[in-house]
Amino acid sequence: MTHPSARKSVAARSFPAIPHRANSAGPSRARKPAEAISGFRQEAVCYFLRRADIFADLAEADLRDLAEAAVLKTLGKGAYLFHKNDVAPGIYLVRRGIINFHRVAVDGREIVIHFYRAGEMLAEIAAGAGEGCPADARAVLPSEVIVIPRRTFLAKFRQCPDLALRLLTSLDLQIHRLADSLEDFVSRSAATRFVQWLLRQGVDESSHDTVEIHLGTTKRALAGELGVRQETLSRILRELSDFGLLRVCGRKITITNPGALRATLAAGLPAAA
Amino acid sequence: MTHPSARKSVAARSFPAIPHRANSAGPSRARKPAEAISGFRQEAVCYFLRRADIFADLAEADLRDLAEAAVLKTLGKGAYLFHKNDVAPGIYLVRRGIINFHRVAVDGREIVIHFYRAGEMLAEIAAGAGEGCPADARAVLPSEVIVIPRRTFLAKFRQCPDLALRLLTSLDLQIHRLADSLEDFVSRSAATRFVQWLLRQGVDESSHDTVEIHLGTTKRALAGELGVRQETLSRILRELSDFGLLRVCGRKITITNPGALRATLAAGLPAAA
DNA sequence: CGAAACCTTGACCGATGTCAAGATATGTGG
DNA sequence: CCACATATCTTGACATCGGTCAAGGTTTCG
Repeated sequence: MTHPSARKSVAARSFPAIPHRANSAGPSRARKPAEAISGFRQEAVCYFLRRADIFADLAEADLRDLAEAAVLKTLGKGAYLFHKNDVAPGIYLVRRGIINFHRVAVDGREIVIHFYRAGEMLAEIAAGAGEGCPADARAVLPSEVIVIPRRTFLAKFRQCPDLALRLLTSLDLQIHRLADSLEDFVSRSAATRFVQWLLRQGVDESSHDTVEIHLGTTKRALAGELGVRQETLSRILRELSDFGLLRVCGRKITITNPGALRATLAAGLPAAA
Repeated sequence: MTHPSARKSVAARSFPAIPHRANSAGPSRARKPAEAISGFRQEAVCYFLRRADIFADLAEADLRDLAEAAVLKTLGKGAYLFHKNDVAPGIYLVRRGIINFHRVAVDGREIVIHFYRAGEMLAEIAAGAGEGCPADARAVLPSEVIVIPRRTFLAKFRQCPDLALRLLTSLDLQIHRLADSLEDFVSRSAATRFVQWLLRQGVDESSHDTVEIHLGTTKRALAGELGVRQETLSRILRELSDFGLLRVCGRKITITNPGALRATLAAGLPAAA
């Protein structure tokens, strides 16, 4: 599983805002007037890239090289970042918004593989070496994505073999996540999946207070992320709130008792008991 | 999905020539597995490695280095190669047998991610850099696996950056496969999955002759690979043979009309129509 | 304000899993 | 080679989850 906390903080992060202590070069390279491509500053890119695990300890100069080649892509709601079998031009980092990475089944249904949120990376770099992208990617919300061209990236990791290792690790993580999804799907009920999703969304383990969760999208999209129909999600929400485990108000869900909710995972859903 | 032909030839390939005492499981496994390597000829390993895509165009000397560090591991039926969250010692290449790569759900059910057969590689190398293996791996049949230690491997791809790229591609392929599985699971019926599996098992596309397929395992294991219960598989076999699409005889399945079988994929199963 | 998208709820159905009972196959010791 | 034990396979009856269809309520946004 993704580091449970990572997901949360990532989702909550807003760019650019967070001061980066390691980067003492800050003051000397004072903010340049917003210029460059689409008014996007290279420094902001550097700054952003530094946050990604994969670049965490890359040398400043190397990072700058990548940032230089990087391109910012803005996507309107519903716009496609790429399609299945496309040869991706490089790796993507989500700066803002949500990218729905999914397959389309023969019957037209969408199978969501992952919702990439701010701070997450879609490493479709290897795709270029063989087949194309394994799925489609579409913005669920207006989104911004930073693209680092494959060429740049490959060149860079010839110089920094460690970067390749990082990327391998990242792909590995994606494999873990896919295996998790597969397991979820096969062995867990929709309700259980939903509860797990909820608990992943920033519930402080220790706290027993109520927690508010704002799904940043429609319920339909959430249902998609969970791999069920919206009718089913609606029923699950109904049932859980009937049991007093949470309260639903529009697109805000209030978990009234995180402990009890967590308990249902072990005990199974409190089926009319 | 793996190139349909590749899978076939790989499965059919036989790798003679590695001297190995007749595997009376008892005594041979009683000795320390690491020592099995002593009676193992490096050249045979080289020869074998060369077959794997990832090593296809590696320089002879480099390949020899890897072969030198390689270890042969022999697994009895049911023996585990590794468990979930283990830190794998390196990458694995299946030389003989079948390795069931799977998750175990909370309720104890097994969720098969992939059956690795002779010639396939389990690249758990990245795992070491972060988390452990994403799943368990167990020999379905008596199997032999070649292990290349991570250290050796990493060292080597510092010298051959291309090797890293190859590995990335290999992980990418695994991602594709997982995404395929996920899609299969969610959107296709068990019968459809089975037919696809059948057609992948070495059916010559052009030929319209009958084809015999020997499942090298029990039907129960096949059901597991398809993600269904054996009762369900039994019913599927019954139905397909009722429709004259195939004949089942013990562990041998004869496809009487590959064309018609393939047609069912597009047309849907000939449900009592 | 009105259209379009979104959400809820009920009735119904189909695909698979579960349980149970037996049939067949495989292997082992005598 | 037989006989028994064990594992595997088949088949039926039944339960359940989640999908589909339909109808109507609610929110959002131009």
